[in-house]
Amino acid sequence: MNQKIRLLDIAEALGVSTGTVHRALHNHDGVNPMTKARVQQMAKTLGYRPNLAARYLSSKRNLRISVNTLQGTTSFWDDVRAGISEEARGLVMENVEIEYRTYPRLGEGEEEAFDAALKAEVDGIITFPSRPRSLHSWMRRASRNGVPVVCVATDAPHTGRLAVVSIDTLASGSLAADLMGSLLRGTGKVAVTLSALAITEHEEKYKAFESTMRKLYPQVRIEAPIEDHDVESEAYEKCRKLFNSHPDLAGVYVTTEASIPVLNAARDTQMLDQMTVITTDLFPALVPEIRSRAVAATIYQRPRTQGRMAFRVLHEFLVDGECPSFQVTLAPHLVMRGNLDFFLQRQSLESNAERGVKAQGASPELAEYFG
Amino acid sequence: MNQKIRLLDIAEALGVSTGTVHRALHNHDGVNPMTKARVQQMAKTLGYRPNLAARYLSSKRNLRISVNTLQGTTSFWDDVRAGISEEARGLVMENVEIEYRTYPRLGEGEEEAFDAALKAEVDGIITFPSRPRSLHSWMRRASRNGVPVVCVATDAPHTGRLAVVSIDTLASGSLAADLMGSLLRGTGKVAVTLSALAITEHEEKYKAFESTMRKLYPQVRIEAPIEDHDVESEAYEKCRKLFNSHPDLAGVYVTTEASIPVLNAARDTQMLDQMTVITTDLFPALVPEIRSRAVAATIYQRPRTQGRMAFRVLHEFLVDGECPSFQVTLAPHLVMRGNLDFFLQRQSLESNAERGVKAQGASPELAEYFG
DNA sequence: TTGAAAGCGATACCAG
DNA sequence: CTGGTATCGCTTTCAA
Repeated sequence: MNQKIRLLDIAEALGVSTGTVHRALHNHDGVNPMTKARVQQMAKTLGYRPNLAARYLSSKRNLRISVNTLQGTTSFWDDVRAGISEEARGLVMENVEIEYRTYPRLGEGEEEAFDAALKAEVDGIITFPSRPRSLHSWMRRASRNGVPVVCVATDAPHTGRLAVVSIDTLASGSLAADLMGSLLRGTGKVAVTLSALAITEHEEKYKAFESTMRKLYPQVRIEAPIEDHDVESEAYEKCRKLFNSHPDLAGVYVTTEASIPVLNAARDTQMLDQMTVITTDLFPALVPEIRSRAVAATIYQRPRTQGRMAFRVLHEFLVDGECPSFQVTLAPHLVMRGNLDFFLQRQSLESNAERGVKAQGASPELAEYFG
Repeated sequence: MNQKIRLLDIAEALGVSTGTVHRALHNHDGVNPMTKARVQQMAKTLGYRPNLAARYLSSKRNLRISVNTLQGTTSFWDDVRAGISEEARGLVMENVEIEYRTYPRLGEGEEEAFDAALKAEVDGIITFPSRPRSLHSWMRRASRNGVPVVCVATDAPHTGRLAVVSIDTLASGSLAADLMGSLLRGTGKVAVTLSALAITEHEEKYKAFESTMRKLYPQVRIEAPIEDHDVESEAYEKCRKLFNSHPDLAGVYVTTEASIPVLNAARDTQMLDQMTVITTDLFPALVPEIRSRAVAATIYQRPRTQGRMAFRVLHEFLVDGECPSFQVTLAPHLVMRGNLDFFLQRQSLESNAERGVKAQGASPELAEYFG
């Protein structure tokens, strides 16, 4: 609103030096509590906004952030990490170091990774809270220590986390229901598979699917959800059993990345052709299934974008203390055979983006573009 | 790759001053062509990258960019402009001025707006080339004058434009075809409406729709496309005629924002119920049509994101001379009744974003968040 | 606990 | 045509 207020302006208004003002604003120690209060007050009334250019120029500090994520069985988490590092690379002016701490399975090594990150005194953490319960105390400790934590893919409520970046589960489940309903012409029996109802994300998807279906296609009947606990064999066995006991099943909605075992079970029970299958995520093994129409559509959760946004939010907070948004919710993309190629092409393009863009990008300072 | 090379490094390597290096790299006049060449060569071999922080700090220049777009009959262009200004506001460090030059109708006042922007000596232009032909010479002139031009929504080939930001037309048309085909269970007669086949964007959508349909659902028959030339009454009349002469029509794909007249024609001929209608864009008047399932789905072209990306590309180029990508192609979003609320909610959220985020955003310098 | 001052790297202006 | 230098706002010593 006002003109640009500098450190010097605050200093002069108070008859102190810029050094003092700086220390006061940054809660550095060795400042008289009295003067610190006066400085902070004055900064607020003058509407001080730091000049980031000057900040970067003079500071040689580099940010370190820890990315604690799952190894994963598909490319989902690789893509999330790719999105993070792309966004970090894009920060021309700064040097941000990213430390990846990857754990092999749900909840396995998760706490250790968090511990390690805190011990390493990173400036911020991006994490996938696969077991919010067990992570709870760790996250609270982080926020007490002033280390902001951003959750990706799923939330960890009441943990003091700075922000969460995720796909809108409501939109995902409802879209799946609407599509399934219309493809089935409003009638039939369908099933839903998920990891565990205890996971907020999956529960929300299931509820959204169920309520949308009931509202828009009341004739469609939904069977009790299948919990696979992220174990492929469990998904296969349970589905196989379900299919055998429901030979008239017309559709399945797989809310997790574990769609391959479900497809196999359907194939092995000779029920694939009669079913409309809607899956989640997009990874190599799923491509031929979409091409052959075994899968009618898949709900793409935009892992790269999730990674990018998580990094952006965290970085912005670290850099100027403002969190652009505490909750970033992305719209899922619907991928069908018709637009599959677009996504595949884009995926491969993005992984080559670094070279590609540099190669065809204009040279420094307009020169080449207008040459 | 190497350490950070500064102006001073290349100056010392050549035994000249930083002032000379600066002038040489920026093609300022008053530099011996010989030394200019040596400087530029040295800069390249050392791999010089300007330090943007230092640049912003010392330069008090502010960028001015002109946004030349259509008024529009729906909220599409308002959203594009909103995306641009949001992104501009996000640039904390700089002061970027945006001048909007809006013209009322396709091709009407477009050239005048371009002329005005050039006369005003803006640093860059974002434009919707509604009549690429007539804009051709203007755009070439701009690029000759060193004024980069970014096209939104549709491309203007061979004009020397810096970049284009648009929705993937192929993905749009193919997705519409795949969805239409599966909703019709692979059989029936469908029609497509568009503004004019002469517009690249519409031609591409039509072709993608047509070829995907032929490949995936060969039994579906596509009638000759309807051209409405962006005139609502023409759309209505032509559709009405079409519907009367094809009482068995099972679906319509509207590739433009002019879906309301098409729906009215279908309603007036009592054929709405029997048809699967897929539209384009999302605006208030379309909402009840989606709710009532008159429209099965609409292809959302993400106007805000298009605006944001256009601004980002242009800004990045102006700021460090590199164009991150000459062609930004976005995936369209599919909106059905099931996920409609998500998009509506997001739209209203985004328009309040400025206040909302500031209000709940953390205060400067971590303080409040951890308080 | 505080002040004074030396950078950070690019820009722009004034002398020569 | 070119060199020298003050300047931008903040961070970070080093003295006091």
